[in-house]
Amino acid sequence: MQRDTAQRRAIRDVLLAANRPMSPQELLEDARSRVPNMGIATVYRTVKGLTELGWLVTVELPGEPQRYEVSGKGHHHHFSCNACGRVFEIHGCPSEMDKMLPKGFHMESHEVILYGRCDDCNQSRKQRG
Amino acid sequence: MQRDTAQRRAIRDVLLAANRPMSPQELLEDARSRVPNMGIATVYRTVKGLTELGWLVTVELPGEPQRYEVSGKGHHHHFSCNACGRVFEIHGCPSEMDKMLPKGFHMESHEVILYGRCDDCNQSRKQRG
DNA sequence: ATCTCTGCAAATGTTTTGCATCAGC
DNA sequence: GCTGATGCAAAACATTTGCAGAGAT
Repeated sequence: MQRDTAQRRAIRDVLLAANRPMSPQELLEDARSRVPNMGIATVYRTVKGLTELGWLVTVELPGEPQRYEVSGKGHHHHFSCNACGRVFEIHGCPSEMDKMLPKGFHMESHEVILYGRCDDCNQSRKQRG
Repeated sequence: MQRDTAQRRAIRDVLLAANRPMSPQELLEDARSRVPNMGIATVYRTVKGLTELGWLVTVELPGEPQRYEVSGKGHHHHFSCNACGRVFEIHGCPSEMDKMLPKGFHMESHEVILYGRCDDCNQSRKQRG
């Protein structure tokens, strides 16, 4: 990750503009509006490199491809829209999770994912009636 | 899923004995002690069939292969051991998750996954000192 | 005996890698 | 011009499917 290429700039710009975790496929589609011939391999190589640099962190949701988001946002969780498939950041954290632990188990971290409909998808449902 | 074959019996028995969600690979390894030549395709076909019958439900954890567990256990979540990689059922549910929702978002379901060390792995750490 | 189920191997879909060429420095 | 980065295509890996033969009924 030494050179500042058009492809890398495109991927960084797309991620900063979207402000939500994106999959390699989503990234490729958006980045191609800036660098039309970009290959998927470049996306994978770039997000891997940016993750090793600490500029990105991976976001893994059950049963879905790995996503990437800009790092440095502190502890947070995600909301996955059942209608449009996009994933959003959410803040806050449920408490009392340690009460769920079986005896002898020790918790080191946790993951919370909420599913439902995002604001955009709720709006368009209302508009349609 | 009409015939009662040795392969299907093996897979059902392994799942009932383990009492935790298992991946196709785990299932194959355990089931081969009963049916040595079992193929991985049979495992995939069987868990798919048992899921359609409602006898199994899928358990998907971020970044990990799909697991299967015996159904009918009611609402619960999972604990993934960072040491041995096994996944366990946990009961109870954090509250106040709706407070994490951004404006306009509507929650339909949720997923909670705790990570840490299971009882077995904590015990063996203690024994070693 | 019939027809489903199985094991193998080939196909699929996703991510990774090899390599000749391109382009940032 | 040197050498890292890219695009393409092939490889790797997990899961699914096609098919001939095995086995449950």
